[in-house]
Amino acid sequence: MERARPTMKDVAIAADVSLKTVSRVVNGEPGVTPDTEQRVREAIKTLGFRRNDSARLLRTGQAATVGLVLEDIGDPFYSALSRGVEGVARARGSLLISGSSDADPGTERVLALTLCARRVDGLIIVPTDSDHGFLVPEMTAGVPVVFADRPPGEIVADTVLSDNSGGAAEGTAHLIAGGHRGIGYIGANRDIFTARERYRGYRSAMSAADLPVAASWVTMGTPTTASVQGALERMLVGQEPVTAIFCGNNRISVLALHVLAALRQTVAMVGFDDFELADLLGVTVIAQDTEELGRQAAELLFQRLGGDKSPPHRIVIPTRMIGRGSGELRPAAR
Amino acid sequence: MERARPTMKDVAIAADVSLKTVSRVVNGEPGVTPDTEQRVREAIKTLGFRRNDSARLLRTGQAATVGLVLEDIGDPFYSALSRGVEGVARARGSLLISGSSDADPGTERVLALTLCARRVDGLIIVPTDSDHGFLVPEMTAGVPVVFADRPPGEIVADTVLSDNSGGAAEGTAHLIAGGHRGIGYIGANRDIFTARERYRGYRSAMSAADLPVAASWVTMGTPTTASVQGALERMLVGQEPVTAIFCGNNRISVLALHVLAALRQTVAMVGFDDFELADLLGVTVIAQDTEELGRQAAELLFQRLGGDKSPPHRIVIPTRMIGRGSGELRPAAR
DNA sequence: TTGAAAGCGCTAACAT
DNA sequence: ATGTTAGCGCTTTCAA
Repeated sequence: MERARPTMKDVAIAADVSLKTVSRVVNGEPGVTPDTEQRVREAIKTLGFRRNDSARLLRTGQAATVGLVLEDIGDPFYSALSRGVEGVARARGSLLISGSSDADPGTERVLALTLCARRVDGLIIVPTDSDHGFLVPEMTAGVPVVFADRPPGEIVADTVLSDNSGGAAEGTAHLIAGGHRGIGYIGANRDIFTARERYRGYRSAMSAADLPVAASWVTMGTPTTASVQGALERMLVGQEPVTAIFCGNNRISVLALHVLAALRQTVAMVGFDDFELADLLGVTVIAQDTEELGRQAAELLFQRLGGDKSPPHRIVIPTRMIGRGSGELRPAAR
Repeated sequence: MERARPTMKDVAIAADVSLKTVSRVVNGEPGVTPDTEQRVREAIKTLGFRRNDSARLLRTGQAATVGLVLEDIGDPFYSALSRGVEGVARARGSLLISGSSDADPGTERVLALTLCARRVDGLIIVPTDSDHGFLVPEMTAGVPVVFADRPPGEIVADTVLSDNSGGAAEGTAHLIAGGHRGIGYIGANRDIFTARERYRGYRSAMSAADLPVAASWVTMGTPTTASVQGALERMLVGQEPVTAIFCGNNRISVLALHVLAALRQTVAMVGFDDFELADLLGVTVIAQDTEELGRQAAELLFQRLGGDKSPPHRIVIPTRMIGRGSGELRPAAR
């Protein structure tokens, strides 16, 4: 039967009071006789009234909603980040609207602007590598935007990052301390900020130890089984074979494990970003606290919503190395 | 400098036309001279106008938004489901608002009602084990609700499920076919629908093969390392030791792998639900298509939004066994 | 082709 | 303690 939803006006008529009195009861405002309140409550119950929050929010100008744009909600990394954001939002009484950009700048743009059109209170974005100038009008109009995991392109804005270069440097230095001199690096596409940063960390640790890096030791690009296999074969044979590898993200670590298993090869290894079962497999990793990344981004957003006008922040979340064996293998005697 | 956002009225004044003309231009409605349109577009650009969709949606009564309530967006299972829902919603031009219930019926209730108060067009819920009668008024008022992964309590409504019992039966039968006669079952809490169903599948496969099930072979409850370890010790020693185990979900499979590794034990094993690296670890699983679960739930929701008034559906998504070795181990000769 | 008026459901500001 | 009026920013209806 699907009657249209009753409004406060309907309730007011049923309870024979004014609309405003209904509003008072619904919102728990003072100044209503217990008797009238009773009548109103009954009318609410019999009609099945539920306040229309979107009308309320239009009037108050508050959406009580934050928007989140990320690459793919199906990816554990982003879902952990999302969880961090959600926890903070919930604590502040806000809902979360999220959308996946599929790493496409066009989709990201549409999504972000759609969320702004819905008048979310603020936006958290895991940006693609592209120009984010289209957000300037929104930001000027008072919509705070916080970038998470990667900085925005072309503009300066609040950003929360993991210590990508520091973590990669620590992992590489750990391998060096273990006696390795030839260390390969397999990373994601250079278009991606985190990939560049981690590579930078690797290079800095190598040069800090005065170790040269052969061209064949570095592979960066969208990781596939084939590319990782090719990279590993290049690194492990040839005239300057490596004795250890650093994997730039957990997808690469997993692929490398597969390939190494297929090749029946063992090599020292440290991976950036932890993953499930890495402990069981004995993989040493540089863990980043993804949920914390989301939490801090959300906290910063609410700080802005609270009126903080200070210059853009750049928060860096430390990483943590977890030794599990693969990073502690010594170079094989040759 | 945070000017308030300009409205259509502001644009109308700036372009020296009526508000309605602005609306026509913004919405691409016909009946505007190219010349006027030009003036309006300029005003829009200089003022930085963006239509307020929430006001628009209040007027049109359409939210172009679907709500999703699940247990924990940080869990890969739910994020895959979420991805399925999001894909369909996006294709239909809708946004997705989601919230995590943390498996708490109270939170679930608040979240679902909050989303309804926002007047989402429809709701997809991964329900906790509780009474969902509180949703009847909403459903009567015309908000379609689809339950995913588990059926609702106390009410009959559209539901999309995996074939839990069928999958568990298939996995168990596979072990039986491999020569096992003593097969243990470690499952989640009986409060959870999927846990009950999978256990039912296990039992039915055992009795179909005329195999008795010793009391010590079955453990059901919230899985922890300790509980899984206790369960395995009980099953593997004693007078009626098992030669194989069936794990009721992927969390349990992973815990079992850890415990077995610590005990230096090998035992045949099939797990319900696939997980990353299960291939590398050679774990045979009953895979469910979680993303498809979300997709189908969303498709059903949009079907209802399209006006379908047929009786509640119950869609069951088949599972698929993936043999990787652990389920193909033969019972050790004793 | 263009515009004025009414109203979506609610709250804010001001009466009474 | 209760009610009236205006209006959030937009669309709808109807008139010019």
